[in-house]
Amino acid sequence: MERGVIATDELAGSFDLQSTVESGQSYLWSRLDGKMYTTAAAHGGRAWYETVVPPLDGVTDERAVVRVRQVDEGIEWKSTTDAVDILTHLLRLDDDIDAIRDASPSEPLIERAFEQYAGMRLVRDPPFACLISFICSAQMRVGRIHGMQQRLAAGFGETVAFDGRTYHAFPTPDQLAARTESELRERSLGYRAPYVQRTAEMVADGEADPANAAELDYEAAREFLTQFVGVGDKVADCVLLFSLGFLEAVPLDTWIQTAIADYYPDCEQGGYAETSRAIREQFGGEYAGYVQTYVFHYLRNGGE
DNA sequence: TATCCAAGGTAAGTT
DNA sequence: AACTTACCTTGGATA
Repeated sequence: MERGVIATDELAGSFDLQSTVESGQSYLWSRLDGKMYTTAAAHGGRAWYETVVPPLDGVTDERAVVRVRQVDEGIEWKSTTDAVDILTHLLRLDDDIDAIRDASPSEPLIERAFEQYAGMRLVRDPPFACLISFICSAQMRVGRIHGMQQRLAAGFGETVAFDGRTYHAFPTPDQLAARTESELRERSLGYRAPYVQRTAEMVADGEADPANAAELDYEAAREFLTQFVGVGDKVADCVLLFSLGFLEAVPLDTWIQTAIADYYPDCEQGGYAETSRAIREQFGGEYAGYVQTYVFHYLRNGGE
């Protein structure tokens, strides 16, 4: 086992681990105390979280188990390998969130959201797992979306040993494509089961790779992702924002639709693409997705 | 205890 | 192209 600490003062801006991994951006992390989405982390936010990381271009060549918690000195980690680059990648520790906050519009709603959840960062999930997670998110609560991903991993993913326990990686496209619709329904995916199976098949067969969207311009990338089954504009925007680094993407989910109706009625333009452009402009353009994530989290937790 | 409802939407079928 | 409707599942609210 390797271990280490990423010192807080090495980061550009602050960091809030719980807000980052429990804000509905990623469904690939788990809390060791099993209380994901249910309570404030024990001991003032010092709960351990863990995930199994697939091979990532330029970051890691093999699967790794990573465990992290936030302590006063910074981000403490334990892993099967050196996890500094992995964590920097997955949790976007290289983002200068003070600069992003400064560049965002000075409006009461936005400022309150940044204030309330200071230190929350966007995530950078592995593309395939992110795509499947958000196909599963349709009409679903966060706790159950998370449960679906857990069951997919437990049932169909490779095992990895770490710290005396057996972990399961998120299934590869081949592994998911090989399952039947009913096997996926048994994991409580409901009507999303055939979407997941067919999308996995598309990736496994080499018909399309979600990671390739990264090379396109924003709106073309969104259009590209909608070729996958079960992926409309909203899910596509989530993958662009939470995996592929399109920080300008603003997923128009129910919470943001409500925010538009209540705070930015002029942005209501009818179609998804038009409304999306308007709210993206309203949220400052380049980092509009960061603003969206803060506002989403703020509103979902009862803020007005 | 039974019933109802909504949850970070999408695909397929109609105008 | 814009508008409707069906779709799995289940925890929590309501009767």
